[in-house]
Amino acid sequence: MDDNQRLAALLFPDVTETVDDLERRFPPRDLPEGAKVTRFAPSPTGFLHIGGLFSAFVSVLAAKSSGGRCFLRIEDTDKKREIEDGVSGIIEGFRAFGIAFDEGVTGFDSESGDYGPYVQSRRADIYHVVAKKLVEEGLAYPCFCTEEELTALREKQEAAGTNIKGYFGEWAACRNLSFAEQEAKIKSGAPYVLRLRSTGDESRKFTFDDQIRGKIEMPENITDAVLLKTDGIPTYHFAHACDDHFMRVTHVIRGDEWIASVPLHIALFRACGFRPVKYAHVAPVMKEENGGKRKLSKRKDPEAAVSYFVEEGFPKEAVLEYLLTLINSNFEDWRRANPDGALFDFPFSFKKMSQSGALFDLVKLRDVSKNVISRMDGETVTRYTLEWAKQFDPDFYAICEKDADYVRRVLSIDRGTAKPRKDIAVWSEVRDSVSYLFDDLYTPDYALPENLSPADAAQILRAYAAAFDAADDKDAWFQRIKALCEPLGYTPNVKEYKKNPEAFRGHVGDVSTVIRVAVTGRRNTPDLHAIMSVLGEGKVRARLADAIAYYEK
RNA sequence: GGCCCGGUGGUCAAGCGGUUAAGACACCGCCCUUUCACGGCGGUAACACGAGUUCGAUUCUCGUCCGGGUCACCA
Repeated sequence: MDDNQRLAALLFPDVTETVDDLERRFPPRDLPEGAKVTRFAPSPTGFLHIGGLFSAFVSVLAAKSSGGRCFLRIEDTDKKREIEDGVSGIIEGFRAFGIAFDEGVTGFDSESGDYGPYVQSRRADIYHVVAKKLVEEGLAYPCFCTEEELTALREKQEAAGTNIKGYFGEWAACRNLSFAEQEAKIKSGAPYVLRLRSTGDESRKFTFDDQIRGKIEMPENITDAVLLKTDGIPTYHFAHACDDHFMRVTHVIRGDEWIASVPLHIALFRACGFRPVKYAHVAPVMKEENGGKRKLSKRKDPEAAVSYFVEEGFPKEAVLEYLLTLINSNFEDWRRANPDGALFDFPFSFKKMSQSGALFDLVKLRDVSKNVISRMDGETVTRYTLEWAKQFDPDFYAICEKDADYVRRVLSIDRGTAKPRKDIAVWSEVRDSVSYLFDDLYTPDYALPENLSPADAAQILRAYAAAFDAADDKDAWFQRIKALCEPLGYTPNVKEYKKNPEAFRGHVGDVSTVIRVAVTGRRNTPDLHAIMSVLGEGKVRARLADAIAYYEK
């Protein structure tokens, strides 16, 4: 038994399993050639960031489009940022957007899949097995430096102006402790962390092939990074190597802030004897702020949380489609060619991903959303509207609930046709856009076009009320309005009016507008005939009477 | 400061040695139309800068500038 083995036994007396045992416990996945295994691995902050949704979506897409798998892992190795049940909020966020993982964490205390546990705090045994092996091979050692000593080291390096800062080489006080010294400190109960004994050389460069950015050349890692913290919990770096290896991940998709630590990660995989994974570093979603760009911030930007989009009433499909326009710019072409294609069938490609962060464009999102909603039929729009209202606009929901069929007819106007309406971007707008169809919400504005007086309006409405026949189809309905025109001094022909405006009091558009205002209390609405049909004869006649009374007052 | 990444219209972006430098959103105008929305047509607007390489650079190289990331017992 050499010193390394003695040290390993001293450090990990309870570890009996070996890395080879783990290799057998988590065998390579049985998947077709080229299948990508990906994962999304958030901290349990209870908060799903739009950037998280973005990279999770990419991860799922990459797996799906290659016949692979994508799972959800929770990285709770930082006890300081832990909040109570931080996973439910995240799971809820994904559920709201229809992002489904193939395996991994499924709830506060549940998971599925053969490569778990999928929560890092429950994998301590695994990390310790690997750590023990590293110690046995002399690739890791305990470091007893205190926080103060580390701060002092940092200050010295700052003063000396060393290019590389950190715990390495000559600066690494605990790197070359003798076994006797180590043993004495451990037996005295001194707290320690486990560090990598780096074999890297600053002057040596290596390249890795980022799936999105291509070849990136960097100097090797030379710092003795912390593997296990004082409490025995692994750092992100060490957990990344162990987990992504034993969970048999092929492609790690993560934010580009991780690029700088790739040298360490590669060194870790090598030290552990693992084959390195492939990396795809995605650019963050940005926000504009006085002329500059900055990362969308959880604290400053409400739209950083995916719950914002749920509350605003964006359909989940719209948010995902918008994200897809940022993920692969050829998505919009694909959508035009496949108007009904399922989002997850989109032929995603890493190569087409942008390397720089895109500004999150709410205006564009609204446009995408209008298109998404315009493709839905009245039934679907109704269902989503009710779902949203139930949670975020209970008053409106209560009104709708009284007659769901009426609501469906209302929301089906100009929908499901060749040229569907595109006037709704979010469910929260539905209420205002259809309020005039509900007596409980009806607040008419009887303002008229400038060329008409209240007396003119009353005259038109009296004539129309007399002529109105609820049985008319759309053509007959409009013919009847046209027929009203001439006797009252209006022309049914708009072009004629434009040629010779002096000859008439107005044209059929004015007559229609008066009727529209009387029936709906507003100047702009979808097809009036359809609206009157939905409203029903009784209500139409009542509103005409109300308007007449108003204008004759 | 070291290392790394990026820089095409207001935004998202095609293009990757020779193009009138696509397209989408936004904006403006016109047309269609009983209003609105839709739809159609048209318009304004871009290769950060400077050197190379080349017959020719938005595309290649170098430098500058600008933006971003990272240098923790946080992820």
